[in-house]
Amino acid sequence: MKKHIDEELPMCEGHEQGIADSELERAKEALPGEDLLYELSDFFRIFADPTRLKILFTIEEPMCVCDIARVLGMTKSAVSHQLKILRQSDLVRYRKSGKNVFYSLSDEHVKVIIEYALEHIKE
Amino acid sequence: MKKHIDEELPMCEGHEQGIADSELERAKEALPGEDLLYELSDFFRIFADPTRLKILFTIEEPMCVCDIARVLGMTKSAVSHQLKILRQSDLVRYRKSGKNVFYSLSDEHVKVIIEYALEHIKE
DNA sequence: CAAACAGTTGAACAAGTATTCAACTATGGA
DNA sequence: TCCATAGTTGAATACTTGTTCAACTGTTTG
Repeated sequence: MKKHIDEELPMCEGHEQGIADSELERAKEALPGEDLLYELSDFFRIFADPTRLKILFTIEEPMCVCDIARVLGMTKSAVSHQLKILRQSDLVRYRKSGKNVFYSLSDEHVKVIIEYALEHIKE
Repeated sequence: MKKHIDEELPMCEGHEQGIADSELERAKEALPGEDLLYELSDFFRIFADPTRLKILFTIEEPMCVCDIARVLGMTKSAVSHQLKILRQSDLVRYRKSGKNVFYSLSDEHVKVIIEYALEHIKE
């Protein structure tokens, strides 16, 4: 997604216009650290896919993979791949029961953040 | 990103295991509409990029493109491309002043949602 | 044990996307 | 007017990513 080039500084060194160097430095230091910014964008990226959102809405009631796939009209494989991503982000829990694996939301935090975004969209 | 295939239903039609058809149908109808789900994922995708997040943090104080680029250590072109996306999502305002274009946040909503996500990450 | 089903996984493919580069517009100063 | 700077834009490129397909594990039932 990115081309990470850690050499090479940008243009605009003359800056006849714009703010002073001191203010610029202050703005630079006010930014969250690089690691946190990547965590943050990774977090949002989880929700940036309709299938994962559908899954999250669906498993407000705990449900097995096969049923999630039926509700969504998708293959078990596709659903399982997305569940893996949700698992790795700790957004879902799972519980094995015989042949089935039941998935559910990790906590209420997830619902809240989605509800909030929904409000923003509806405005 | 997606392969939209609107034909072809998934497997699992036998469903010896799993929930009943009636419950399945209910779960299907409880899902938000397709359009809303796409709006929602599009909304989250805006925040799913470190550069755009940096820009949003930076322009809590209104700032021109050139200075944003200097703060971020990126080219004006790269920044301008991302600003276009933020503009199209109505997340930023801009004001022309001579040769410069000053960008700022559209509203507090943006800050709140990012802060909320930050809290979730820090836990 | 064998068959059937639930679920996972890796490779391949198609589609999406962030940055770079070059060309362009427009504004202000000499 | 001429030139430097601010900013935008489209094409090209490299990288990311969601779904499919096929193969696999593990569990239950006959």
